[in-house]
Amino acid sequence: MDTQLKRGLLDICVLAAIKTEDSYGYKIIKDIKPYMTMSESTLYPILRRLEEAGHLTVRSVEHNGRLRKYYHLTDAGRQKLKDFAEEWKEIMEIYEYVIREGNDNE
Amino acid sequence: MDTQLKRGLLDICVLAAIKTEDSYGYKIIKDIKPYMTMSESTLYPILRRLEEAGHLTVRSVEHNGRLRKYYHLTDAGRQKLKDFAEEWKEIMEIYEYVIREGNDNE
DNA sequence: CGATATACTATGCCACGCGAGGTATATCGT
DNA sequence: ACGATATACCTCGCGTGGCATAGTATATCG
Repeated sequence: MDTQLKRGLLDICVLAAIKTEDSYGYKIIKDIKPYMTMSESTLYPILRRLEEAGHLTVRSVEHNGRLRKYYHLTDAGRQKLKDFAEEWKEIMEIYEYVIREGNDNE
Repeated sequence: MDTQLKRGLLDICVLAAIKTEDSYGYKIIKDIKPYMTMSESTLYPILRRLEEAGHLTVRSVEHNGRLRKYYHLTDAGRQKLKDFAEEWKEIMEIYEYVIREGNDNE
């Protein structure tokens, strides 16, 4: 269940979480929870990295006297999601290689 | 192409490479090359970790005056491959979440 | 009135991928 | 004859990155 396999999907999940509409840290974690658990100390560095990479932009909004940061997917971020769909083909080839039954034994 | 996504598949790929018959480091790298590139400094630590975890056993064989280490998949290792097939279902759910078109915009 | 939910941040550990470099033999091209 | 390439193993050390821990601050719920 730890599945470090999922670790390769962390970034892309965050991008997916803000695909439909802008969102903020706490909500992103809740939204993706059905698919994977991500702690805050994992998410926020990812958000900062994605921002630096130009995949999203940040906008601070006052909320209950505190700042809430809304993240918005950029065109580059959207492209990243498309690239991911392409890369997935290679991933599936690896998957099929792995589950392919040995030709003889077992 | 760097695709840290593939990093989650490194271990499992190595196990798959010795699934049909025992193999050794250099050959494993060549065998999985069509699917992913793995450097030696990545593979050998993985092999040691998999051995410590009991997923494979090692046997040294003299070859051209040098030792060649053959790696053999254990039952535990075979189980790991089966577990992987199960975990993959969760991975596919994440994949579908990511590529699912937003309900409204875009 | 303490616990829980909301919401963001900083610090520091440890796992790990991988580049770089080391050793040694065999083979192949020129 | 000799350098390059392939085979085959190994170690060291850097940088990235996931995540536990802990801190700050408000609102709500039992």
